[in-house]
Amino acid sequence: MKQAQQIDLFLGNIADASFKDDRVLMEFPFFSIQKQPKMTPILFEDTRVQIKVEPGPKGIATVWDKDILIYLATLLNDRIEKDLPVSRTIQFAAYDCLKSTGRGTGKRSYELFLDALFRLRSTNIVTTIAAGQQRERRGFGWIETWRVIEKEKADGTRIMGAVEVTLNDWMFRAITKDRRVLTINPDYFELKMGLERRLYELARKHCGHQKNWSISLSKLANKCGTVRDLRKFRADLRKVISREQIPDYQLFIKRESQHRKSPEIVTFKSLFPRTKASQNNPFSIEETTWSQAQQRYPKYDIQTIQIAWKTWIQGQNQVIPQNKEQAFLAFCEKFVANNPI
DNA sequence: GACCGTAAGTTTTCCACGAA
DNA sequence: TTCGTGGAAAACTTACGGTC
Repeated sequence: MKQAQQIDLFLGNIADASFKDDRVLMEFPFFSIQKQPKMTPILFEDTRVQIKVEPGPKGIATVWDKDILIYLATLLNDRIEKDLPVSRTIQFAAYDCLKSTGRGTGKRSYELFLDALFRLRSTNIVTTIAAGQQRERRGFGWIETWRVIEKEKADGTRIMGAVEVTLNDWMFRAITKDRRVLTINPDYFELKMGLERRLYELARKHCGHQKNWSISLSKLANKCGTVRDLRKFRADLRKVISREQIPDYQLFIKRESQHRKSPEIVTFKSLFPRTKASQNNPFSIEETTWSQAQQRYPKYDIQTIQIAWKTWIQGQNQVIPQNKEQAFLAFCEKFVANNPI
């Protein structure tokens, strides 16, 4: 009980913070996109690194389980931006996590939340990195430990009071030291299909705010980590395209040439910053300004800087400058100087 | 590529209760 | 009164395999 009270003092919540995701987690198919437990390992290999994701007793952690990691990354990032101390061990209210990620708060939601923690802890990631003559192998789970503090109500029933999660060192460093985070659209949590979520991640990571990004259908299937054959994957993809649910991006499939057997290419078209929301947003900036900022500071996430700019203007109770495009670029310069990577 | 069926999982809805 | 949480049932969605 004493412990639960102590934890309450440190409970975090993300209030108005923008959601953050780890760039590397967005690039590779580390998470299962199916809702049924995935019990077969996921393998990724290139010339330098080999990654194997092995299932725990309840399968490989899913893209829905990943919402907890996004929530934690957002909590940490928010504290960093507010110059508050951060720790690998984070306490938060399950309720806030569920609400923030668009889940329900009924009994079933809490059960699923616990399952997600279990999968994040038990999914085993083994990496092999080759450097010269040496090869280094490391194994870890998405989270190192988790703990749930339950409170007992007067009628004897127990409710979930607080949750404590210790992130693995790799993720913690990625968020706090390497600042390897990207802002994601909150509408991401509305996406029902696993494939939609995966496609949004790829779009955000690879297309970003460029006008277009293209990839062959077979490579895309590989990057999505799908187990479906290419014919089925194509059908699923067409379904996603017709639903038009993916925030900030539009997808198209077409053949490379007129030839019937030429490779199929999937193109992601960025709608940013011209989405409905941004058109009504007084802080939105022109696409050309966005491109300029991206060219000048390729290592930075311009959306993060834009949010910092908005926060700064609002915090100073200032009005939006008349020449907001120039003002934004000037702010970018200061932001980069104050936040070196 | 379109369509269908099925099982399993998820969401929604409504209501209730205790604590603050 | 509001907030945070729990329970139950119905409705809905998804994954996946099969057929044409």
